[in-house]
Amino acid sequence: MLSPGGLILPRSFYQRPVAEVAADLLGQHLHHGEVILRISEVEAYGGPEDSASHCRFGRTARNAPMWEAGGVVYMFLCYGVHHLLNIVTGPQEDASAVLIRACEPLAGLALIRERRGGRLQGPALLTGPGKVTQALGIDLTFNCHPLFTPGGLELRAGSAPAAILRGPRVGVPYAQPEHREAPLRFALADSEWVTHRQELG
DNA sequence: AACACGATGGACT
DNA sequence: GTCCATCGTGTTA
Repeated sequence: MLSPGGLILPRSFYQRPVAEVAADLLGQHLHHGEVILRISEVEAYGGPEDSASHCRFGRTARNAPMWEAGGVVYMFLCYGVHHLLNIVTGPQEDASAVLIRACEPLAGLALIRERRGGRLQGPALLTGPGKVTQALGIDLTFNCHPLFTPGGLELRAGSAPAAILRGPRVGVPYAQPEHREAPLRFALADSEWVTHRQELG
């Protein structure tokens, strides 16, 4: 099989407003080697006035990938410990990206468990942005990696979700109230593989 | 050169 | 619920 799973998503998929892409990322499949994950929870960041975004103080060396045209990866190291995966959206110069917060495992479960420490099972394996990148086996070296071309990390068409939940983003106490409370977190309504379920409506 | 600070996760009371 | 590991980055000097 030349293209296992769904078709690879074209670059145009990403060249839209970040909240729109975020919702449409739910149910799509991340492929890396033998591991395949179905995206179950995301958050939208960016736009000109988002005080929760890494780009709130303008362009820097770290956030440069967020200013690229949509379809590439923006990785960053959180707390010196966890690598977090973002998918850049919109046209070039539009600093926006979607944080991948949780996934469901579709393939490569044995490798995922091994990478996650060997003893865990169930949602504890993949409910959290740092857990997703550990399961995929990716780190800062994937910064700017294109998702719309075959090879390495890829995003492929999955199955459309039956229903979606929205709620405030997690872990952004430093943002202004209107940005803290904005319903920019999206999750599969029928999935157990979601963090902080109680905060979602 | 020095320093403060995280878009977290796991262990523990 | 609490505690805290750990390091790249941005800011300040």
